[in-house]
Amino acid sequence: MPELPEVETIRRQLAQHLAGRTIAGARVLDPLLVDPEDPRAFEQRLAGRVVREIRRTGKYLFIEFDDGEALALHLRMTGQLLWTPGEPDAPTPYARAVLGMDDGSVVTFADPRRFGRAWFLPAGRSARRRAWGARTGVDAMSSGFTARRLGASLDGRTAAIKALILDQRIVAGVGNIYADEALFRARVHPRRPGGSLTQAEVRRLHRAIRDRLRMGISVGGASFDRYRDAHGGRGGMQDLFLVHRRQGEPCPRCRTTIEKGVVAQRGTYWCPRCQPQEVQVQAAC
DNA sequence: ATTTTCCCCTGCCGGC
DNA sequence: TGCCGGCAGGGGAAAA
Repeated sequence: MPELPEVETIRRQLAQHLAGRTIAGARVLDPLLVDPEDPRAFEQRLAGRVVREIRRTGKYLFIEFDDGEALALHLRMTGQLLWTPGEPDAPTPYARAVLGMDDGSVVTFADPRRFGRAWFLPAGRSARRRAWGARTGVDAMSSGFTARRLGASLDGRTAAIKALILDQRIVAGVGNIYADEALFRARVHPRRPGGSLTQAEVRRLHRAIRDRLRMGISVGGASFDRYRDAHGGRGGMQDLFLVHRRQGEPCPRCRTTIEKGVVAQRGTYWCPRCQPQEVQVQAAC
């Protein structure tokens, strides 16, 4: 569920509350969250840590400690990170882990589907830490993600362009929602082979990815279903969807009926007129 | 190497 | 009303 804009929204909120604070105690309620680590040992390693900052790469969050070690978190499909100024009034449904801070505030990791994960990362330059960096490619909102770089990644690839922009090693942070929205804005059919995109299309797609993610961040993410920010609030991006979840409705650009199908094993929405399956060849002369 | 399929979990929704 | 299949925004492993 949470893609880059949703994770970024949570990051900003948590940074406000947690920067400079000390973790008083940690409790892992669901061992699967830290699998294959021992939950008790995990708790002990977190206790007493001082939070320096919260970083994000793609859909990963990193709570960085002052000694260089870090807690890495991934919300996967249904994970939530909820901050409360004190103990929650009522037990948080699907709570999998809880962090108690030195000011009495509490961070709860809740996750009904239990796909979310947490990892404890050793300090700075260790091999294990660097191996982690290689897991995800360049963050979609970072200056390192350029049209040129995107084009190079797509060169010669036959897989559907949607599958490729969902590949976190090519660009980190794009998920199913923003992939559909960006492809629509770029006027590229999701099933087009990645390597078939023209230079102009690659440039449009690069711009569209940034544009849609930026929009998502500005309205606090998309909350059509489970997603909530760190304060339990909803985002507004679901009201700005152009094609995602709008099959049968008119395309906002040309009024043609929006279609739905399956691409890269995921529900996919597009406008058959604005996003033609075949490359449009400009008539010579 | 790349592409495709399967799987991990639980909740929810529509159809019968 | 109740049961059941299908689907859901994630990614990683295994298979092709």
